[in-house]
Amino acid sequence: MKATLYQGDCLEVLKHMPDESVDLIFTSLPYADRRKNVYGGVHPDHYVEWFLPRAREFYRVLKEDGSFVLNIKERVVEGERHTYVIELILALKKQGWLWVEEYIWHKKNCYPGKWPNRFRDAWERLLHFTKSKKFKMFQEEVMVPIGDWSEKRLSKLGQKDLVRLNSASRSGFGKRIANWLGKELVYPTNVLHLPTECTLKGHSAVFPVELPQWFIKLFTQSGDTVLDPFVGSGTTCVASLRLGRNCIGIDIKREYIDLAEERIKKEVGTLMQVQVIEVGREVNKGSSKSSLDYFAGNMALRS
Amino acid sequence: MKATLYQGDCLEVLKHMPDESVDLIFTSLPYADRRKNVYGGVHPDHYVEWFLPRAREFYRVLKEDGSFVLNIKERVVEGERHTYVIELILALKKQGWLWVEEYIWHKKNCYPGKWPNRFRDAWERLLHFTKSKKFKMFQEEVMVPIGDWSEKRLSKLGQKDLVRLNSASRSGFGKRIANWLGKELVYPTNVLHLPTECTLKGHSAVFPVELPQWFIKLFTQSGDTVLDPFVGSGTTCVASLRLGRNCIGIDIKREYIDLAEERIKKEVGTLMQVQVIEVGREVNKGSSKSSLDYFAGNMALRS
DNA sequence: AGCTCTTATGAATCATTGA
DNA sequence: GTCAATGATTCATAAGAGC
Repeated sequence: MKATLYQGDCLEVLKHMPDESVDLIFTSLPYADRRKNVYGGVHPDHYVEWFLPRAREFYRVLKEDGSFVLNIKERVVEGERHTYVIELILALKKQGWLWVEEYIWHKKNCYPGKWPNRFRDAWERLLHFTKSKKFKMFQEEVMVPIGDWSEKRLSKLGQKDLVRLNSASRSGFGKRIANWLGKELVYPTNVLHLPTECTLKGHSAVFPVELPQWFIKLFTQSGDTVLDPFVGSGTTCVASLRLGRNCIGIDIKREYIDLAEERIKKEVGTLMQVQVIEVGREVNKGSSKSSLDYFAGNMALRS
Repeated sequence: MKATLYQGDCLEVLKHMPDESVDLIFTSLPYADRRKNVYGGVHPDHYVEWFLPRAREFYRVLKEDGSFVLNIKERVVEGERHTYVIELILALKKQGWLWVEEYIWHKKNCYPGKWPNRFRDAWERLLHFTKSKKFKMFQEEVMVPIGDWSEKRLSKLGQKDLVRLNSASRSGFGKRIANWLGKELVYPTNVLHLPTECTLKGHSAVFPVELPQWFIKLFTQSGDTVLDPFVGSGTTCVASLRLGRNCIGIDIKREYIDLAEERIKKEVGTLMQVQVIEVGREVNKGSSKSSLDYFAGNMALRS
């Protein structure tokens, strides 16, 4: 198993990666923002044009039977849901992607708040794109244990029981796992119930590790390669390594690469290797020199 | 309270309804289908153009502070999710609608099934459109018991109590539970957990009465008027009447109007009145005569 | 170990204020 | 005016402390 981290804009970094070398791309897009100086701050109105050239690289490096899973949710802009996400779906289809499915991540502990015109937003999209109608999918790997007892309750009971069910099905370490032993396995649905990550000590991950874990189990096998082009704090890499998949993480921010490296090292212990390849900071600042030169010139193995 | 049913294409029927006379439009769109003999069978590729002129009438009859809630889910066509729903959102925005929010209906007991490339579809969209940024919303009406309390309480109750508690809550979306709790209520999120309705025969796309009920409580007051232009078996009307709202139901199929009428009469008993206004069947078959003539000529009070 | 209680926090929005 | 920053609002969860 190998984890490789690149610091740089994935648009540039990916150009040095061979065709059809990745089995799954899982990522959460940088947040669209109206302010320009924020990290990943791309104005919603320009989001699609910003993303498309990167998606083209994703398409190139993804294997023919691979999957691209995009975690995204549109912001509210001036009282309305912005349309950049659904415009993105249409644009990606024009680029050749197949929009196979839209999974829902139900965020059990969503951000609180009260507004006169809407409730708390408790869900995000997980858009599933592929290059081909025949893609790899290992449905048995994410089956959920369920028995007569729970089946009856599922159809009748409310939110609290859904919570309990899914905490049991998360990574197999739910408190009530004893209840599921010996029960029959059933396939899940396209709705995932997971809490958001709220760690006390910094290191705020955007999504819980169970989220990429679920899709990695579903769309890859042991030894496959997972790519996260906006790797952030490295949650996708952690999930990959736990499941015995190689992973490649890219992020434009040096501090995130450092953070991801730290988390990965803590995760894998001594058995696996972690490589960090740095790309000169000039690339990020939009130097006049071609980024290719910087990539070649400033690559350095750190660990 | 008054319930009025019209038989005819809502495009024609609505032309005889005054401007800004409706507080809420709640409907579940006829299923897009490639087969033409199915009810509401509009080909996905022509769905938007079919819907837009009707949506224009919706806009006209809706009050300035009213809401339009559309229950819809795109079909799978040739292995992909079709894009007609997201294209519809963009088209409605061009028509002047504000896309305020997208609620999710999580179908707890969705239909079983297995496909090689996807799981069971357990969710549908509830698209919320308005004419103005300042629309009516009565958030207190749909508050739910606080989670922590409920969790603790439920764990202390026995199995039988759980079932009884829940079946009692189905008629009022947790309101009865709320009464038992007495105090601590919180605002819900934009994810609704409801089972699908399995009892009704002969109607393909059925939603539970709790679904329109929730939005009727949220966006209207007692005495307001609710419109369902594709009323089907009349679930929206039943919900409206239970909550003391007037309702107008339209459907192109005579058998559905009959079914809705039957359900409504059973629901309201003797206190309220039900009117069924028939529009000549020729309208539905695309007669060369103008539908206006038929409407005027064939209107008949049935009960 | 278990169990209860307390507390920090999270890819949020809207209204208001200030430049 | 337009744009940016600040304050008010709000709740499920996990970690940590105490017993």
